[in-house]
Amino acid sequence: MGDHLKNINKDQIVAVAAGLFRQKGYASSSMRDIASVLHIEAASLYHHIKNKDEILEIICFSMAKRFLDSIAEVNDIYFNAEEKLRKAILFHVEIITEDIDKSAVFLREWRSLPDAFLKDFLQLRNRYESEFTSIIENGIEEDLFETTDKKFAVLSILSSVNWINEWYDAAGKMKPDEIAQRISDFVLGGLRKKLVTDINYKP
Amino acid sequence: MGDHLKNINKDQIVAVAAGLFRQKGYASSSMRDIASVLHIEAASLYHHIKNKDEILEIICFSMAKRFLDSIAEVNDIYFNAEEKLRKAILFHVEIITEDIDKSAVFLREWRSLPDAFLKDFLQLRNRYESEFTSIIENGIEEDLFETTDKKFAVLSILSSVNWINEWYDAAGKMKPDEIAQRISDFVLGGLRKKLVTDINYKP
DNA sequence: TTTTTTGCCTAACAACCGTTAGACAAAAAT
DNA sequence: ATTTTTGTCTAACGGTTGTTAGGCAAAAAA
Repeated sequence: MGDHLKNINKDQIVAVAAGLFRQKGYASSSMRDIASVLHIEAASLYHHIKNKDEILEIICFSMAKRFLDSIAEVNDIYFNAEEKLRKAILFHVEIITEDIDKSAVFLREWRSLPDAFLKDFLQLRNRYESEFTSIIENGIEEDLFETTDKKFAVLSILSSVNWINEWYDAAGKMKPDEIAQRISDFVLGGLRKKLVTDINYKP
Repeated sequence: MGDHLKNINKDQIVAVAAGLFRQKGYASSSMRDIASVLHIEAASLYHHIKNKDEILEIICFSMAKRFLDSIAEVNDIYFNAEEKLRKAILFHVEIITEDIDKSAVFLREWRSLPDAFLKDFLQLRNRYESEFTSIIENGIEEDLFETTDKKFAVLSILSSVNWINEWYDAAGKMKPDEIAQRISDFVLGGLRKKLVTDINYKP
């Protein structure tokens, strides 16, 4: 082989690309940029992938699958609505913090997906969103949550957990489960019916 | 002049650009794209603006100013922490819904700012964030809010109000002040100390 | 009326883009 | 030992990018 120990595989390309897409955006990251990080030539990438779009598709759809699998797991196992919501938030935070590059691309760069894939992608995102919504609905039925606008509560919750991607620092003090707990406490405070046991007011 | 009634000005260029930047992203919107919407040639744009970056700068910094001015107004006039927070959220929602194109660029495309401007921009964003934080601090001092992690509450609130940009439809039923009220109710539910008057539990 | 300014135009530039074709050596399979 | 496959390379393509130079007619100023 031409030089020293190379031999790149698809996963490496996708991982490097995700890092660049996150930092500079999909459109501003060139195939030559990606190749250069891997110390190969741009043309060599095409031995592993079909084209640039395919990289974005892999990232967006693999992350979508991860999120959907996690919420399916929650719905299978946990029964109490509050417990479900807490677990769903925890899984979500874990997925995001586990791979901030790919999750950043999933959250921000999906707009650059080719039209044909955009439709499918948004469908998956909506399915995830509606799984969250039905957890809230459960909570209302169980008389645990306030009957606020469901769709609205879901959007607030999801935006909060997604925003983590912007500030999470793996080297920082806050660990994923601690983040998830604080978010859960905060949003459940806004959802939960106010009971006598909630009173901690000491005049 | 060459053709029919043209005579473009800087504001029109910025407005059109904002629309394109929102839809396709900064990097994927070319000067020729912008010009074409205005029915002029790309080269003609340079009679009004210095370069492509300048358009992004104008959008990002004018929006930043708008947000900072609004929170300054809140801090000048309103006294009660809850009242302040409600008003700050209302202004924020109004600014976003008033110009979704520019606010989308402000929220998403700032990463493409030239390095020299990026620093200043993030400074402004941080200042806005800390103004919000001090409102929460006020609320804690006034014994109105729970002493949760302040920074955390602010990030949750801001992410919720910013997310509006993704789904707000000017033609839809929900008006800005209604949106602001629901968000406020939700986040204040998570912040407010639980008092006897909050109990609406009827067994 | 003459001069100056304004606002657009055409043409072109060098740089960069994603992608393909074809060569070639190392590794693997036969 | 020979053939096939794999993973890279160089070179080049047609197209797009931001931007500049210079021209020219309409409008404004003198």
